[in-house]
Amino acid sequence: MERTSLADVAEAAGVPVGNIYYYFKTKNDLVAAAVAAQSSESTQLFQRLERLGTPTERLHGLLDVLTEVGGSVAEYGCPLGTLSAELDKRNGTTASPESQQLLVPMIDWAEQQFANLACADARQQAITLIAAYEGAALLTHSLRDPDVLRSQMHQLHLRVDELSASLAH
Amino acid sequence: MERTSLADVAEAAGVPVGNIYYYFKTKNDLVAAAVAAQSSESTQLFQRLERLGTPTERLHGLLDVLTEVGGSVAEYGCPLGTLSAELDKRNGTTASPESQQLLVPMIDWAEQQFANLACADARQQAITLIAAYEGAALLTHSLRDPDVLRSQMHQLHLRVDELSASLAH
DNA sequence: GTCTATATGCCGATAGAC
DNA sequence: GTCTATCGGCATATAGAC
Repeated sequence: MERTSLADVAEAAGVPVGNIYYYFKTKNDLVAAAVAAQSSESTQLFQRLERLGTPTERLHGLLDVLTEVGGSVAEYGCPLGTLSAELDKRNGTTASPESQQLLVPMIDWAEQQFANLACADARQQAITLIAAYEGAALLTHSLRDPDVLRSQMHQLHLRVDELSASLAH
Repeated sequence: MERTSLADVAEAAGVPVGNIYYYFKTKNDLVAAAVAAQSSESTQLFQRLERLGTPTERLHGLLDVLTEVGGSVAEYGCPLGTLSAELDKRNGTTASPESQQLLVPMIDWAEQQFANLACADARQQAITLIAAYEGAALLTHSLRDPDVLRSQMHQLHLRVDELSASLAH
């Protein structure tokens, strides 16, 4: 984003540069729209996962979706993680509201699933899960090795199963 | 870095802008020097940790050091993680050698500790550990909440102990 | 070695023809 | 609504006095 000029955007969109300003007053507005789009996509994903029967299945479903895009993660990094990291640097040391639109909903959603499993520390488990994914995505991108993400996601599946089993008895 | 102009660097260093070019031919050279400095600092840390008696103690030592800087992580993010992420975006989709100077040595060092514990999947464990830390640092920064890092690091201490105990019997 | 002045180029943003 | 031309500013980088 910081390295993406409006000329790049215009070229990718196949329109002249100045045209962008008819739709977005400033570059910040465009960024905000992109963030909102990402956020909306996440929301739709959560709604789709909601159709799965059990919280355990829903968590596995999330992990599956996050694993599917492993190739692009190796090349470009996790969209949520990289976007968040960049937005976090824009507003000095104060939290940026845009950034929190991305990761917080996913944490909240995961927390809800763990809570439905009668997990005592649902918030903790949710943060651990998302952090493990984002960290794995960071290493995957840095090493340009999709296998890193695959193996880490496999371990996360196992962890979810273990926790789910220990809470079920 | 991408948002840090040479004017910023000059101001922080208390020297005029043009002066920087006497020491560094280009901004890239300056960045490379900064990366090398970070890399060297990590190496020194590993050497200090090497003095601890057991691999388990050394791993705990690493986690302690990473936890100590929690406040700055909440404000600025993990230096290694943010630097790596930014360097990763500079050279298109091919792996940047500079970026790998930062995280790979830490993974390698952790792998060595796990291997000394007679851990079968030492590399996997090392990647899991560093990924968990980097992910926790990312969330900590995004949420501007040092407690996130603290609690996650606490869990990592427990995991190291569990693994160490299961391998010791 | 240190500093000032300046060249060069890209980026975000605007004005206005069509 | 779409496009061209252009402004103002900032960033990297250089030239050259001291």
